[in-house]
Order: sequence, then structure tokens, then C-alpha cells
Amino acid sequence: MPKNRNISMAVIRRLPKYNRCLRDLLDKEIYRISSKELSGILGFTASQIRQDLNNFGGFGQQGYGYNVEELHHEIQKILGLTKDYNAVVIGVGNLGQAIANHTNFEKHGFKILAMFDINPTLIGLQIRGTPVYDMKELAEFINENKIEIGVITTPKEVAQSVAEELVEAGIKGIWNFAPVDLKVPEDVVVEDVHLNESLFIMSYLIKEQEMLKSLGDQED
Amino acid sequence: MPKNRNISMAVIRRLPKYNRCLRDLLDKEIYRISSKELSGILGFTASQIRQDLNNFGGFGQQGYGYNVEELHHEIQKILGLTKDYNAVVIGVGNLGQAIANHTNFEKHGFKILAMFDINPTLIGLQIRGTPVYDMKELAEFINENKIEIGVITTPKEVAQSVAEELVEAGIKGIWNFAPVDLKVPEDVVVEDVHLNESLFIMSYLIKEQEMLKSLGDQED
DNA sequence: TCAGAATTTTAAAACGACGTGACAAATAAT
DNA sequence: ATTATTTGTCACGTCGTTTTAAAATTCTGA
Repeated sequence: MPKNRNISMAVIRRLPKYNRCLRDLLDKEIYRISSKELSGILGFTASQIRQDLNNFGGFGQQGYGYNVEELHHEIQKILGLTKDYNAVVIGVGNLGQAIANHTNFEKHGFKILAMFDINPTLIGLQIRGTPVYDMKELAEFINENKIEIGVITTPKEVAQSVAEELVEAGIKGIWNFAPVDLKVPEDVVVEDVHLNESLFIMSYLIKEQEMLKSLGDQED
Repeated sequence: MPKNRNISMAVIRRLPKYNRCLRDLLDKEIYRISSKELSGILGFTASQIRQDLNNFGGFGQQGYGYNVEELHHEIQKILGLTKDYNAVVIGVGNLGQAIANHTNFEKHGFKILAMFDINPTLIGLQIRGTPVYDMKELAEFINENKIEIGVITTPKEVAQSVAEELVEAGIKGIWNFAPVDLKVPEDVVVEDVHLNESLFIMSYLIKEQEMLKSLGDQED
């Protein structure tokens, strides 16, 4: 029975980690686990794990721990992974194609039904089974095929206007790979994958590590 | 003059946003900005922006604000973007190819010199200018070409062993796209891009949004 | 089978990190 | 010279994590 009293984003961002960890455990045919053992695997404190899980209900049992199968199922439910999602990709560049062809997403219930672009040489093609349509057909396709998720892999210059088209067509979530902060109504979910930012942060951390190292050398 | 007293990760993750924002301002030929104006653009509070920037030095001037050009340059320095990085991609799948071909990274000083795989049909090919070599040559290539960054786009099963090879060869940072938590020595930087997790979080948020909406309908 | 010890979760309290608000000091504008 | 603007900084409040104490269950050995 979910308690569901305003879960913080910090907790939500850990849920997929729990999910993956539990699936790995099932693969290894481990059917019972304590927060302490999970802590060893995940690197979070046992206490945090217990508190995280307790946000959604008392899935554990004192003196026993957690039933892996049950907990995995619960987290799948919490994450909304027990249903399928239909998606489209906007922008048939390298990244767009890679995502459309990435079979892994389909395994988890995310089906990419079509790609859209404005480039006439691409429109009409099938890229490994996924058709490429004209942007003009986007709204109609979304409505007719119950598309819930739009993936934006366009150049940054057009990302906002694409987002607006998607919103207009009634999309529920936008998976945004363009390096811009999209402005959408608050009932539309945006999840950003900012590769540049990720790379820059790595750059910072490498630089910092170098500094630490050269400092250590001096002090020896 | 950087103060650099243990900057928190929360601050670091905002730095690329400042960087992008400032570049956009320069494009618009805006050379002066206050924290209040930045706040309007970025959505952070003016107070947070001032405090963030102050971690690294007093870049602003009272009564005036910040010089966009200077601030941009400072943040580039902080992020370590004033130098170039050599990188290799391990795993010539859809994603690996997309990243190797993504010209955007090169613009920011990240040069992908080669890709590596174990698939004999790929080895020896050039994929849009980037050569594909045998994994056996990885360590040698890293040493000879001063490679600092390794990008892992392999299947998850081999990601850890690839990481170990990279570490052994003296890599400084790993940009990891495989859905595993890599174990590396603490002087090696790992920056994860977990696409599955990002997608699952979106799934959660969509589900939650739907719940909110149906709740709202009832209460009307 | 039963009692006691060990394990482990739950819940609450303490602690710490982070973000916000307020104010003094400095500069710019008039 | 005076007023308006704006940063730098510190104090406070909020949010997130860790510690602690209590309760429930399992495990052990006779």
C-alpha cells in the first residue's frame, strides 16, 4: 500500500538503481536480501535504503529482510514499468538513429514507432525497421498511435519549437537530448539527457583530480 | 584567484548551465549581466547564483553585475575547457558510432581519435573518418596518443573488464554509457550516462502526473 | 518445542548539507 | 552629492541523510 506523500527527487533518482540491483540478484537466483547486503552492493547506506523503500510501503520484514522478487515487482510498479509506452523520435541524426535502434529500450516496454525529420532525403526511408516520416505528420501520428513519449534529438535551434509541437499534440513526456532547457506546461514531463554537461563535469573532475595529484606529489 | 575549498557536487553540476547561458548571452552580444537577470534566464535564485560563483572567486562587481565575457572565461577555466582532451570509444555499436560522429564534442575540445571493438568485421574500418581498431591494441594506443578519456559503449557484460583495461593503461576519466556501476580506483573519474535510468525516471514522473490529473478530475 | 540470542526493519530524532533571505559595503547612475 | 543598483556574506530554514531506539522476526541449541 503506497504511502506516496511527496517523494523527493533524490529518492526517485535512486529507484532505477534499486530496480537494476534487484534484477541482477534475481538473475543470480538470490531471493532474499537485507538492507545491509544491498548497501554493500549499491554503495548507499543501509539506513538510506530502508528509508527510501519505506517511502512507498513496508516491503521488508524484521529479522528477515526483503523478498527480492516481491521488492523488484513493487519497484517496477512504482516506476511505472509494468505498462508499455509508445514513443517517437524527432530528429534523424546520429543520436536519433542510435536511440531508435537501441533494442534495449524495447525490452523495458518503450516502443519507438516512428522517427520524424524535415530532411526530404530521409523522409520515407526505413531505418532498421523504423519508418521516417515528415514532421508535418507528427501531430496526426501521435494522436492515431497513442504516442506518450517524444524523444528530441534535433539541433538545439529547433528543439523548443519541436517541444511545443509535441505538447500541442498531447504528448505526456519529452526525453530531451538537445542542449537547451525546454519550456513546457507543468503537466508535461521533461527528462533531460545533457551529454555536453556530463562531459564538462567529467572535465572538471579530471582537472580537479590532476590538481590533487600534483599537490600530493609536492607534500611527499 | 580560486578559493577552491571543497566545492559541493550540487554546485559543480550547475556550472555547465552557467557556461551555456553565458555563451548564449555572448551570442546575443550581451556583455553585462546581473545575478537577478541570470536568475530570470536560468531559473535559479539570484542568491544561489551569487553564492555559486563566489565559491570560485569574486567575479562580480557591486552596482554593476558580472562581465559576461570574463565570467564565461572563468567558468571555462574552472570546468577545464580551455584545454583539449583526447578520447577513444570502446564498443562500436549504434551508440558508440553516434558519439564518435557527434561533431559537437570536438567543438568543445574533446577529440575522439579511435574506436575499439572485438568484432573482426568492424576492425580495420573507418567510420566517418574514425578508425576502428582491435581491442588488443587499446593499451598501446592510449599510451602513444596521450588518451585521457575512454568512452564505454559496450554491452554491460564486458563494461567492467573494459574499464579495468582502461585504468591499467592509465586513463584519467571514463564516460560510461553501460548500465553498470563501474569499480575503479578513486583517482580515476567516472561519469555515468545511464539512459535506462533516465527513461525509468521519466516513466515514474509520467505515471505520477497521470495520478495527479485523475485526482484533480475527481475533486472538481 | 521452547527460550534466548541474533538479525533486521520501522520510526523517530539528530545531524549535516544546501538553498534562501537579508543586510552591509561597494559601485554606478543621475 | 545623492540615489539606485548590485554584489559578497552570513544567518536562518528546509530538505536529505545518518544515527539511535524500539519492535518484530528468525535462528540456534538443548
